[in-house]
Amino acid sequence: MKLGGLFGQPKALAQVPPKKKPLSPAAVAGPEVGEAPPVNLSHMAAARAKKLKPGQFDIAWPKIKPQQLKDYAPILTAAELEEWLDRCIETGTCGFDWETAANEETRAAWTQWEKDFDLEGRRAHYLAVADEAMTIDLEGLDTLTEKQRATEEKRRHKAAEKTAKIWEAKAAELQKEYDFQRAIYLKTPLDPWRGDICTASLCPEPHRVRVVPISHKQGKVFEPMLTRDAARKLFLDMLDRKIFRNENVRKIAVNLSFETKYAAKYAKYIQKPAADPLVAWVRCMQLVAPEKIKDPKKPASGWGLKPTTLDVFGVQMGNFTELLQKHGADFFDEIAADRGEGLEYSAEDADYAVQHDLYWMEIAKQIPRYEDWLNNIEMPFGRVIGLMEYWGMKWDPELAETKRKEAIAAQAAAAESIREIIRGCLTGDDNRPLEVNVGKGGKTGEVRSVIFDLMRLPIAKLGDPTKKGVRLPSLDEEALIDMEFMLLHKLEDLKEEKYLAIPLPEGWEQIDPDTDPELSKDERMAIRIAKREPHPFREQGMKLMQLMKAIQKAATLLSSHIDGREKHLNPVSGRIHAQYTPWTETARLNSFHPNGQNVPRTDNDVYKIRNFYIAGPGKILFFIDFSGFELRIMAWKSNDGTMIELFNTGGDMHKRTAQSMTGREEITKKERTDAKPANFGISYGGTEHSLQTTFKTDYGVRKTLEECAKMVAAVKAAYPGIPKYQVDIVTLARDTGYSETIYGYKRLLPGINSPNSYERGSAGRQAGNTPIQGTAADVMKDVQNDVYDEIGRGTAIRYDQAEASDADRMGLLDLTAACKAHPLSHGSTDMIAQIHDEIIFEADEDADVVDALHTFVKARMERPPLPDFPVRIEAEGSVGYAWGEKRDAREWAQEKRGA
DNA sequence: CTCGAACGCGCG
DNA sequence: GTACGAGCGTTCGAG
Repeated sequence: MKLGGLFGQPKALAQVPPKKKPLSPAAVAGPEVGEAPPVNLSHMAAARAKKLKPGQFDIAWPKIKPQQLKDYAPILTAAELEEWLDRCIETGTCGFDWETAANEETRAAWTQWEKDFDLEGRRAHYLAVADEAMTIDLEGLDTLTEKQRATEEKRRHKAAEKTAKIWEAKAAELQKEYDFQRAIYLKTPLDPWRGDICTASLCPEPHRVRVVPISHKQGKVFEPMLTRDAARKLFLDMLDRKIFRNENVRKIAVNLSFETKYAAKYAKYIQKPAADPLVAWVRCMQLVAPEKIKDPKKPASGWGLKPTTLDVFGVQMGNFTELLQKHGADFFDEIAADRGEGLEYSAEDADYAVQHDLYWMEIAKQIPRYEDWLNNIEMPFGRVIGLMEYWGMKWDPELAETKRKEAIAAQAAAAESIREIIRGCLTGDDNRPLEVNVGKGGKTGEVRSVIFDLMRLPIAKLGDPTKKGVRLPSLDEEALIDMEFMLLHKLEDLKEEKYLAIPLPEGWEQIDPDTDPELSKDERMAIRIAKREPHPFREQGMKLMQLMKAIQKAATLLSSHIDGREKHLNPVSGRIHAQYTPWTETARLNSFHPNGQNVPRTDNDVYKIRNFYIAGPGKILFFIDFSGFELRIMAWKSNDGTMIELFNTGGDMHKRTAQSMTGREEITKKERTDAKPANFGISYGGTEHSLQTTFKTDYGVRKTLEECAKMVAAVKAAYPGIPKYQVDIVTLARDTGYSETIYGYKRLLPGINSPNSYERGSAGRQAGNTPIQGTAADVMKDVQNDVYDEIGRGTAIRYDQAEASDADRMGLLDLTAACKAHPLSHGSTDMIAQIHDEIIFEADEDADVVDALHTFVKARMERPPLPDFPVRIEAEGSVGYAWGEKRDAREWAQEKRGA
């Protein structure tokens, strides 16, 4: 790759003098200066030799040259486009960027909505009514005294004001609703189901960009004799054949997921190598300039293309919103892109995509393994994000509505039962049964006050200290379980639980625990508890605790998982398009708007919400997940012989752990179940306390701390590699200041050498967990990148065949139909979601297609992550017409063939 | 009235 | 004070 023009040798640029006048203000700002001094390599080596503090990297920051004269111009013919794409092939670089706008259907729908809504008419009407109300009728006051008259006038005036206010509020509400809907409309260019690409820009090297105005209401456009759909298709086909499929061209886009999403709309796939400079700069900054990250939870915030370009190159790029406002435009296609500001704005993004790529990869090279990790795993993964966001998952509105009604009824019933219990126990100031607002989740301040101040139920657990240092009683599931337990056994403090196991001496009813000298301390306590009067609200309290658990669960399911999802339903696709980002500490994905990764499992959800997510007509959902993924990675990372052998011989790790716990060969089902949470907890650095809580809340089993401590010890004894790993990894992290994954992602751990033992402990557990969780994430991303490329290859082959055979009549070819019915191709096998160790596809309801998909993805997932990876990786596929109904994939295919 | 903290719960 | 990672809805009080 040539680094011309940025830092070092500008040869490539010198050969091609700019043809156009400068467009960028930055370019005019100063004359072109000579070459920057080359990076002093001996200095770098010397610096590297010097001892760096943990978490410090010795980076030689590339020198920046002033921007050159910009060569930005439009392309209006296929011939020019072909020439320019060949330039990209020559340089091996193609920075690219789309501008998008609402499509015609979206605009027409908005015009209709606006007309029906009739903001002006209705608003004017409401305000007129308000105005009229203020015209106060003062008739019939003649008979009154002066004083009465004044009072009556005041009363009428007040009433009129009140009426007027109501109508004014209605008008304001109308305006608010209109503004809300309009804001949604103005964002439709972000949604490929409601928008189209209107402009594209292409950059083979810094400072040189061609802009292709495809569909514009102003200015010249690409191949004007064609329909805009046909012009778009011509452009994308050429770009696809010359660039997207070309493994020798580096495709570069800032926020690659967006470009990919729109590419997917037109059934185009962007093959590796693919780069996203935004990913590169955020991930590099986190390590080498962490002080620049304002909010570690959202590391990309404040570091979009524009601010980062200002920071790195000193160039202030154009502002999209201001540009639209200046031209009075709703969307970019209302501005000309063949000249002027529209052209410059489009071109800049592609230009700086390339410049940032060159700059930040120079930095990545200086961080061990980062160049490879970014190039192979993290940057190309933006494509997978775009693809999954494009497809989303089909939603069944009728089923959702039915279950929604059920949930609302259940919630109301639980709330009424809670109020009923409280009415039965307490009276208010007026001596009537106490009425309490229980809210949606049953946990308002009023309810808290009733439980702890009036009924005085025992406190089981305190929350975290608030800012004032107060620790309020908790009412979470664990606390409710414990409070019910305490009421049942007459405990005043949860610490008394251990005395319940003490056998009571014979005739304890007659023994005075305070005076009898024969008794042990434990026996005294046991007798005291046994002799205690039950809590005055024992029965009501226990019932209340059960209801509180139920109402909170029902409220969460309803508001978060039913109502909270439906509002994200895309009106055009009929699908829920969860969004994703890679900005997590371990390089896992996260999901939001809505979160597609926390949909309740059917075994924990009476409404079976997963079944609201369905396959489209003629489709099935194909699920494939890694089995015991993180434990297998722990086996590799800790190099524990027992674990490795268990996984490689198809052994049962939970059974093996249970054997270690009991010391017996034969294991009951219950003993195996008990071992599970201990195994899972260990990779988080879990303790007996956390294990005890897990048993209580997830398994409904009460265990003593001693029992749990024994279990933790048994796991560590069974797999001695684990405790050794946990010690070693912390030692290493204290030295390096970070923890890393299989392919080289690094997480800085500033707390690892902290004088604060809590912080140090926390960072230590993170040091242990990050290589496990992060490696799982890396491996999954690598798999999905390859699946994306495979779908892309299949799609390209099928598309070419279809186009050659089918009558490709000026863009009338149905892209999706052309690619259908072939394994691993667009519209036939679509990757629609990822949940950490599981991928979800929507595929044709066709045994051959599903078998082919299953075979390819399973083999790819089970491929060793590294050549000498010692642990066997396994993946299991299943099929369903809805998310909540999974069955074995091979069985389904066989049955399908038989039918 | 808006916004953020605290709490609680869903997922792997 | 004792588990890793993540998002979102409700409630409540500060500004």
